[in-house]
Amino acid sequence: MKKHERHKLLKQLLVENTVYRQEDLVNLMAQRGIEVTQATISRDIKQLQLIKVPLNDGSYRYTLPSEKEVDTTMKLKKTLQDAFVDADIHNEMCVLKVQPGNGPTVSSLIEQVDYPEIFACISDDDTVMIFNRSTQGAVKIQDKLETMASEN
Amino acid sequence: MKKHERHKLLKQLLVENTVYRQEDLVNLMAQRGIEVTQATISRDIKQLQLIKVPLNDGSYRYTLPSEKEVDTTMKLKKTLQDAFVDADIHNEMCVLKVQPGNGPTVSSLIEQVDYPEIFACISDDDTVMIFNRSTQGAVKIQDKLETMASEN
DNA sequence: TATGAATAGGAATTCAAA
DNA sequence: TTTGAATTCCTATTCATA
Repeated sequence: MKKHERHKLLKQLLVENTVYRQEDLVNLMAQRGIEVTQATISRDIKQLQLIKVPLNDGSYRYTLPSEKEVDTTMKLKKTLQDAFVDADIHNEMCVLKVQPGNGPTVSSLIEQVDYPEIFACISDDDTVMIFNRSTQGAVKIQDKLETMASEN
Repeated sequence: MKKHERHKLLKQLLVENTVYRQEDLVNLMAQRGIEVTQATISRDIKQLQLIKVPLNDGSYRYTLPSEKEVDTTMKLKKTLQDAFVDADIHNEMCVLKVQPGNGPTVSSLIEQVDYPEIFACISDDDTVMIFNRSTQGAVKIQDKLETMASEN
């Protein structure tokens, strides 16, 4: 079985089962005749960016990141790759300059992604003003936006 | 320092710093003169339901769950506690009966929470129809909704 | 490049104590 | 109830191999 197929199966298993540990996935795969080790599952989890979430009931489960979140982040990234002009900070504020017309779209996407560092976000045609909860948060956000705009 | 205060500080540290490991939090706390061990941080993480996320760059970071997500889940829970009547499943479908008038609200909240098991969701005045990606998913969702409606 | 076996490294829990 | 120390358990990585 190819890695890509295994990844698909893995996501399905996560939706259909309650997965407490990576070993659970090893077992679920084994039930389906797929022999893999925990090491492989760990790598798969990293690549699929699956997360281990502490639940209210005191247990931990592995889950998929929400599709919406993934989608929105991708859209933001693509938009920034086209429209990013510059990002600067001052105290807890971050100013993001974008190509004319893109301000509102970028602002809305940023709000949808819902970064914990950000307190509020407002835009006009070519500028997005981001008010962060802290100066360090502003640095992190500036860095994140610049990275999204430039990488691959 | 009381646990509650430490929890607050912890959230703040997460927003302001890049946290790779629980040890990082131990150190950040120490810099602020708060002596705690990894064991305590681990418990804090569990209680605050913080998550360790694999990033694109191949590293892992601890982050806060998004406020929006937490809020929405809380709202859904509260609404269900008031309005839940019954939940039943048939194959991959889950029918949720609610007090008249609550269908659209509940449906919208369910969509906002964005459960990976759910494919689509539609409602009328007192019924929410949930179409899941699998039969097992339907079982999980039914269980989740019933639990939310009844617990504490 | 992908994987398993072994291992290191990190996280959660147990146990004792306050 | 909360915590630290020690320990166990789980996860990530290394190293070898295909």
